Amino acid sequence: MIVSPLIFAPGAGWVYFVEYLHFYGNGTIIGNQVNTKEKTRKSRRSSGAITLRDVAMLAGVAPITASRAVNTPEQVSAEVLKKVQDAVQRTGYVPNRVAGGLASSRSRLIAAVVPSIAVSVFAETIETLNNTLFEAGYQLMLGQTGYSPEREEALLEAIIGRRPDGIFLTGIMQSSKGRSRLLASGIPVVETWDLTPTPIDMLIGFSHSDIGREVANFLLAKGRQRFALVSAGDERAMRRAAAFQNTVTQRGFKEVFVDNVGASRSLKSGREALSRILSQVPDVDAIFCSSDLLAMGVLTEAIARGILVPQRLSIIGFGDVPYMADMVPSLTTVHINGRDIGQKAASFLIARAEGRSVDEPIVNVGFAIVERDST
Amino acid sequence: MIVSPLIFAPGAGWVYFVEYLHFYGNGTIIGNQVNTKEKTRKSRRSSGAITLRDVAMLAGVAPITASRAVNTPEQVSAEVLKKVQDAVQRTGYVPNRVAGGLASSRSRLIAAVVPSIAVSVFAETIETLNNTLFEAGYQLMLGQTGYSPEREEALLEAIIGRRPDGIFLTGIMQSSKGRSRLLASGIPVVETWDLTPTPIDMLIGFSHSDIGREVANFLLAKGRQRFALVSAGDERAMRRAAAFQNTVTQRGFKEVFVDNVGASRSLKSGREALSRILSQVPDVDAIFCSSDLLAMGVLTEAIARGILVPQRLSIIGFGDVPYMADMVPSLTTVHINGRDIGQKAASFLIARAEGRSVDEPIVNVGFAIVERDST
DNA sequence: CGCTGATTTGGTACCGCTACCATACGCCAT
DNA sequence: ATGGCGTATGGTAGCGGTACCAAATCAGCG
Repeated sequence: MIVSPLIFAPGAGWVYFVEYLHFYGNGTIIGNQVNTKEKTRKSRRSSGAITLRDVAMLAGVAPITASRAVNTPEQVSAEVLKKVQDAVQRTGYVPNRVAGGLASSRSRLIAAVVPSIAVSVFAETIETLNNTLFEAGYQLMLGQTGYSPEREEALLEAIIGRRPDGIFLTGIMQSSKGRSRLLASGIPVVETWDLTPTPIDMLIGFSHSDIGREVANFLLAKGRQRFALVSAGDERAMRRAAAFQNTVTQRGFKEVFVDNVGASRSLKSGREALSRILSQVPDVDAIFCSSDLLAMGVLTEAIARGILVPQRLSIIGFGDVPYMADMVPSLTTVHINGRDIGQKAASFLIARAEGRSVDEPIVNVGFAIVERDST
Repeated sequence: MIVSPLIFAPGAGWVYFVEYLHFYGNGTIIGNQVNTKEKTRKSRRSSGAITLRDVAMLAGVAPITASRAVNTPEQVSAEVLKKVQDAVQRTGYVPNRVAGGLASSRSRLIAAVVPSIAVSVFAETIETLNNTLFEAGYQLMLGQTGYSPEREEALLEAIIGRRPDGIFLTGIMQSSKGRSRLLASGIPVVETWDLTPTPIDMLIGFSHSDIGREVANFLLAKGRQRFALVSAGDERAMRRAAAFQNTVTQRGFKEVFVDNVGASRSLKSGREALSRILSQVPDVDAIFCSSDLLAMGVLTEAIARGILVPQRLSIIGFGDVPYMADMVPSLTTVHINGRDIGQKAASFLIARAEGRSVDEPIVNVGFAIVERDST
């Protein structure tokens, strides 16, 4: 046992690092990497696993009949059904969906593309999407772009190669190459989290410029006069910011100060942003942040500096992550119904995968400004 | 445009709900659900997509040669390579990995089982796992158990049916049925986030009972005397709690008060937990929470009640989610290197998928107590 | 110039399952 | 008895690739 104090996070204090390395007889491989139950099989290409043919043989029926018993039991007699089910039990047969997918050109796989799952605002959507798909017998394949276009391209290729029955995109596919690729693949696509007059296929989203405008109106109605934005560098946040600025300047107020925090969307960058804003615009009285975490940072810094929220400063976030309501002061924010998006997207994609069509494939789920104590 | 004020979250204030439904000509399906470029093909079973055979024909080589040009270019002449690459470009061919997987029994798919991705402490691990796998040409399939054993069973069946090249489990597979299933499948498995003397295969984790003990020692060393635990109902949290209790009582201090918040692991349940604890144990001076979010809730409630942290009350969390360091006061917590776990798990699984063996398949990554301002 | 071994290319037979069609069988009406 | 029809089962031929083996081509060398 080693216990050694060492500096960990810069400026964050001491760390007591407790580490027991190789505690439980490591080096021992317990699992079976090599399949040993290799029966006398003609071909060495076989994976050696139990196949439908084995089950059929054991049940004394033809493979195709065994297939029916497993997949469409209502098509076989009770007697055959029982024999096959017994054989499945005894062998521990698990159907090979890869082979089934190839034969039927239905993979029962849905791909989801997300900038990052560590961003909690998307996590809820993915969670609901995944759950709904799973209930219907579909599996989710996850791809992260990390907000990088090159990576998105490679990801698209990998996804299409897997021939999923549907593709879920977070955001709109901006690259025209990507759009035509998806179109050419013929795979149902649902774009989300935004609106566009030219979706690839289906669309479930909301208007970012409407949000920018309505948040501005909301703050103006509260009598605020000097505005700042804390914004991550992504395109959607910038559209919210632009609409916010427009609304404010059209109403004759001073230009909005914009602090761009780039790719870092942490609480810390929110704190630093407020420091910068205060040095540039000491009389700021309302700040709109492009994420709740940034807003939390701004709020934290404000409290640390003894600035009264909301009396001297209004703060509003974006996303409404679950704990915003219970902080002190609780945070006003823009609520997006991520679960609804995930749920709707799943049902759209399932419908399409099963050959049904979707009545209204373009849905605006709207948004809500949730007023709490920070404004 | 509808703007109507309506009550949203109970007790959370007013909500201005702004919704533009069916804004962009919905009802119009723009994408092509049906593949129209169906050439004169003998069979109606074909999906109609470009196949390797099409590419080979265009390039004037045999299909198998085209396959080599695509997958192992060093095995073909420069001339053939160019012809095939041209043909790929012109047709927009994307290899069908489902078919390739069936033929080679290598799906290049890795499955990950997580209780929930909305729990941020796992999100980092999954993100790193996914990124590392993607670099190596593998795709991640995500499954969520929602902490439910029945669901876990169904998930396992769905996963094994897809014949992934590896399986990542968050936690130890407890059910013996699940264990034997995984063992029988012959698929490489890495269990994580815990230790056990009997892993299925590979293991990357840390000891929860060590954490409980060391956190107790840490608080005792700070001179704390009256302890409480805020714990979610999951098995790992309960093992941390038990070790904590043991250590404290062995040292002769009063029994630890345990507040079990069950499945709800929100900031709000942390706040409520502190209220309950204070009514039962008014002289409590240290609280260990089973997650950072719960700790944040306890901290929030303490501040709201004017209880001085850390002077009168020490609070310590678990997980070290990114923003804990920058709150005021910053939160002392147990740091788990989730990225390291994800990264190691990926490299283990890739090695196994490629037929290599893993030297030390059982790793204890340890943990660290990060001391900040809340203790 | 012919032989040998290395390198490139091609043919064939699958991977494990399902779509499609054919057959067998039972039942009722004629 | 005969035919027609509906239902249960079986046979065959793929899905789109790759493993494995065979053939062809090329280069080097005595």
